[in-house]
Amino acid sequence: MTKQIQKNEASLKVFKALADPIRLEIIRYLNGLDHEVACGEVGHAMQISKTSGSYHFKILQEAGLITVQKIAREKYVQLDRSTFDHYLTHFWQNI
Amino acid sequence: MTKQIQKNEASLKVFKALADPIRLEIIRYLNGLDHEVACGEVGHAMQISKTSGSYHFKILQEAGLITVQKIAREKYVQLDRSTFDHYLTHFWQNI
DNA sequence: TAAATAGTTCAAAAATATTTGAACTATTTT
DNA sequence: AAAATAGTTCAAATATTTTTGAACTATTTA
Repeated sequence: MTKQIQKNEASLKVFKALADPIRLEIIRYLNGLDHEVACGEVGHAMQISKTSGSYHFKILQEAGLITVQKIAREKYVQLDRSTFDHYLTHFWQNI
Repeated sequence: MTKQIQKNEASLKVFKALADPIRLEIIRYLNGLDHEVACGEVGHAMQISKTSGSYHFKILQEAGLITVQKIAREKYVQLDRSTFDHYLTHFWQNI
């Protein structure tokens, strides 16, 4: 019975979202674009399965690190820089 | 056979170190001090076992988030703010 | 010197995170 | 209408992380 106290603070969610090599790659990819891209395009560039992509994009979204817009059949994603700024750039102010 | 590609970049190590509620607590505790404290004192304040403390301090140290100085029987730790600044505050410059 | 204190190491157990493939919904194209 | 495309959901398999307690080293105190 070692269950961790689930404070589930926003900051923990953000750092957990950043603590994965694929998601860091996705973030770097999106950072080089600065406009919306379809999940599929990103997933293809990362060479991951669509199921895995779906999983990772959900985690990024729930952490608030990306914004998502569904247009027809596709889901377009983009970095939400305000979240990065809040938890990373302004880390000491919000710790 | 799902082993992840171990790029083990420094930034990944840092975010993994931050992705745990106990370690975030430790960081907040140390941030409120700004001078060295013994591991035991911190662990006691966090209400964790010494084994668990030893584990978490090792992860923080290997990520470069704390500096450690052993004096006699005790190990004194302190935040290494330059690492926080590099990976968090200056995130966009180092991504 | 014996006992106490601070911390580490180890392997097993427990908890959590990630991947996989199949089946599914919704939309678009032919 | 059928086939193709984009993405989701689910449960099982796998991988990784964290906790636990016992045994250990090194130092200090009685």
